[in-house]
Amino acid sequence: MAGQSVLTSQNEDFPKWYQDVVAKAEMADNGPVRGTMVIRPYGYAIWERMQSEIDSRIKATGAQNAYFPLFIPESYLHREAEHVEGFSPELAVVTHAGGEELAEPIVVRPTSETVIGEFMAKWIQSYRDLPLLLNQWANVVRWELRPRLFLRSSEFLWQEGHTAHASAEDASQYVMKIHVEVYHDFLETVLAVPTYLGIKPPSERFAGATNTMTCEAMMRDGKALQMATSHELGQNFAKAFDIFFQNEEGQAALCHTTSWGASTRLVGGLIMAHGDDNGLIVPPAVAPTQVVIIPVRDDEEVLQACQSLFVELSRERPSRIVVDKGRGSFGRRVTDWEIKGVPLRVEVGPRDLAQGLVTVVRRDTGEKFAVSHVEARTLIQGLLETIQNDMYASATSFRDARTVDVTTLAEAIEAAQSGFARLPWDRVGASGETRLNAEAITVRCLQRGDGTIPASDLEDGLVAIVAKSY
RNA sequence: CGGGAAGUAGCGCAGCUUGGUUAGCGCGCCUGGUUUGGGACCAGGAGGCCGCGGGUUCGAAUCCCGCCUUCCCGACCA
Repeated sequence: MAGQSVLTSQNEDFPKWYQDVVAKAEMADNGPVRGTMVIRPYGYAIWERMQSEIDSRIKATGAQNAYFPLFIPESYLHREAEHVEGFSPELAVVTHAGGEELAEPIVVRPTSETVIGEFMAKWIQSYRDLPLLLNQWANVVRWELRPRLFLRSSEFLWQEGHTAHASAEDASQYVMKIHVEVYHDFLETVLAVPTYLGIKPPSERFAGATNTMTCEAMMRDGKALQMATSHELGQNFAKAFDIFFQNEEGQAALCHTTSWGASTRLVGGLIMAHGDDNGLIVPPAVAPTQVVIIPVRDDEEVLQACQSLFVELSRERPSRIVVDKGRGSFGRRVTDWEIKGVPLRVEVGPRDLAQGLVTVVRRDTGEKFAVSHVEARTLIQGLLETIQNDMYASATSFRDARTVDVTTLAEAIEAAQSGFARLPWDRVGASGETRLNAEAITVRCLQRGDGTIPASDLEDGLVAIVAKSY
């Protein structure tokens, strides 16, 4: 039976592989209404760990959590011209409630710039009230034509930050801080996913923004996925919602606002950035279960050894280690835990016990270690850190190997069949974008030559990273 | 909305062309037993408005008409 695969292989059919993993790892199910998603306990546990890591980083920048309503008056959306144009096609609108037709339709929030803008206007009086730094964890609804679990669902969970500042410089600096110290740091150190940071070309900008930044990751099929975005909104929303403040000279001035978000799409990104033909590979930092102890046989001596190992290991990482006493064959249980991507597996059987050993197996590399009961504890602690680092390193080398520098659109189109292409932005232009789009390729982001984030798409010498994307 | 495919048990499918007793198979599930070092096996069992509505017929999962839904491929999005 060895080697018989439970999942469709990535090479054979990547989208099918993704669907198989999501189902068999018990991550999520389709909801009854098209495009909706049921997040199952295992998937939600991973999301909760992501939330807590992102939330603490957001708070470290000074922002506070709040909550705004799900229902937004339709008229709010119309106040910012580009915003309404961008979102109209994907709005869910409530026209009836309480058994009657509503005088004004209510939209289910696709994002909260508008309501939050309304209240910022109310709360901000003076420059002393600035910056106003808000964040909310919420669900949002965007009616999708082609939904996929986690990646594109009609309802999804996210955090959306909204801030107001006295000056463009302050807004710009703050949003840059969020982008780098919250998103990029989280992606790198927690999800172990390397990303290209850059700004979106005007064509890909958020509806109503003056500048949009992105973190672009590469999936195992070479396609790009935007893992988080941060927007400078300039004074567009401040104008639309009258977000004024009185400056030190006593004059009325318009605020500069920002918004930034990361969603349950991150879970999809995690799956596709790290998974292999045997299933998920979850980085230790977000793994709900970091270590699973599997008794090879269902006999007293083995179970006792498992239990005592469990007690020892639990001192260091309570609740993130389990003993699988489940029924079924050894092989079956091993496979099930592999699909779920648990970073470390400890096998304990009569053969191990006879030699006073246990077998520790890494999920990411498959490497096995036979160590004594006592050594296991320190080995496991070290291995979890090693796995976290190795996963980042391996994702980085995968991405780098599939990112190529080119100089023509034709070469870029060729390269984007299997990965990312980098080419001078001035070789693309509006007509270039059209040509790329015809091949289902988009400009994912613009960077400076040294890989840093430009202040604007008008800078000289920018490099465009282009790819197919989700 | 344009192009393609499919609706039969929780999931995946066969049966339909050529209508005919009680609608099958694999996985999963339940009971009991033997097992367990990479998806174990045996025996027994539960589970179906055959997508919906109409029609043809002595008789429809099967033929005819209409409708609905889902999935895949193209234009938008975290």
